Amino acid sequence: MPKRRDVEAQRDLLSNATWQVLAETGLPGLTLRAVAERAGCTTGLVMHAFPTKKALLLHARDLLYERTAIRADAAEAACTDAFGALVAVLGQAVDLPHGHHEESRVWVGFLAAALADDDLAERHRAANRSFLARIHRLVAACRPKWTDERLELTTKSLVALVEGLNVLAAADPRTYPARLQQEALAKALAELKPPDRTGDGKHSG
Amino acid sequence: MPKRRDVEAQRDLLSNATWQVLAETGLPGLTLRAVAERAGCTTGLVMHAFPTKKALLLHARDLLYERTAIRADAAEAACTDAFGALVAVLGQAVDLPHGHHEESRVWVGFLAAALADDDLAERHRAANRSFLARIHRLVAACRPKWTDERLELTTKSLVALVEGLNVLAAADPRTYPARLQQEALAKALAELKPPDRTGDGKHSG
DNA sequence: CCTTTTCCGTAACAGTTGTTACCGTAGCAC
DNA sequence: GTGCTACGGTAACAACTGTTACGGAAAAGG
Repeated sequence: MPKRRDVEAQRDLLSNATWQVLAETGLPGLTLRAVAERAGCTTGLVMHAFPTKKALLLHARDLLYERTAIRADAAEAACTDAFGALVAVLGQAVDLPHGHHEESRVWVGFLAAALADDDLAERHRAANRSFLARIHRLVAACRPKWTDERLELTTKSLVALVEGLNVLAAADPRTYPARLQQEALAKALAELKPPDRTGDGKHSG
Repeated sequence: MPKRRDVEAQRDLLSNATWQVLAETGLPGLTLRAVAERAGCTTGLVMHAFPTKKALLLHARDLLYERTAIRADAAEAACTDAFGALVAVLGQAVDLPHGHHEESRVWVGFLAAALADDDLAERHRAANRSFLARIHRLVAACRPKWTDERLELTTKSLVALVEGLNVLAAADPRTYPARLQQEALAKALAELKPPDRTGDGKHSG
């Protein structure tokens, strides 16, 4: 009889607004009123869609993780060999030339918030471990004979390099341009590159 | 005639209190009153030592940089060869087993604050470029014949790895323990390691 | 069209923020 | 000891925070 609403759509809208505010004005500027204004509504709707500000942050964090995972899935699915998938997934995590540079700023914002909030920290850890598991799987596919220790070290080194590049680029994009990030990634992946079997004769068997 | 005070000492005290608050309660908890309480005084003294909160943050940021530089100088001076200095400086920047793990949290806090404040961002960039210059110098001493491009790529990769390890360890210390960080660093430095001249015969000349 | 019921903007709330003005007081010169 | 003066604690300020309560409005059913 009365009005109907799509609560989930509202939450996604507000989470997106949260990202934008976080990317533009940083953590101190992340206000319910700022989010509401960015979403084109008032705090009334925000507080009806989420019980509290923390719930909004958690939802926005989860949404960030989900979208990142979907992008990684897509990048991985577009490749046939493990090494190519590794290049695609990590290359997509590193700053892309166009636009979503803001995502690093959002990531740093959530990280800083996580250092002050245990629940957010737990989401952060879960997301990072999920990413680690993905990279670990791909690295293991590239080097099936490596020991677990070596796999773990390589995986965590790669992820640390990627996140470090992102974090540093977020604060100083000119010193860490997209091209350099890709080159740094390529250099780190060199040890996993499959033996070059070019030349005319394909010894495929 | 009247009371005398050591303004510089007060500022250092307050900056230290700022670090502690930042490490414990994160950026949202970084309040003038919290800093004052941590320093054992009231906001009155804080506002007499600094004209504004931003000035306090800038001073605390600068102090962090200075102390980091001093530590790096000491680590570098304790070594004779360039590679050893590189290991010492980077190893000291990476999370040490005991205690000053908090420094990474402080660093992340300042970084997040820098994303919302241009002046803080400028300090951050200056500090990072100074660190980059130091590493660049040491890497160049290890590999004098490398091209500038290769030096730059290696330098920035190393710094990104170190900062990435720090950032990830700050939020998830169990996944990135000190030992793993050191191993990751050692692996990344392998390509710069001087040729092994051990064995009994020292072909020194 | 009218009723009804959910929705959501308005506005107030108490608490906290950075900042300011004020005045008691602690310490040095005499 | 006495007096002076810079120091810094107290308390107020306005602005802003997250959160709450309420009432008008809008849509679906009759």
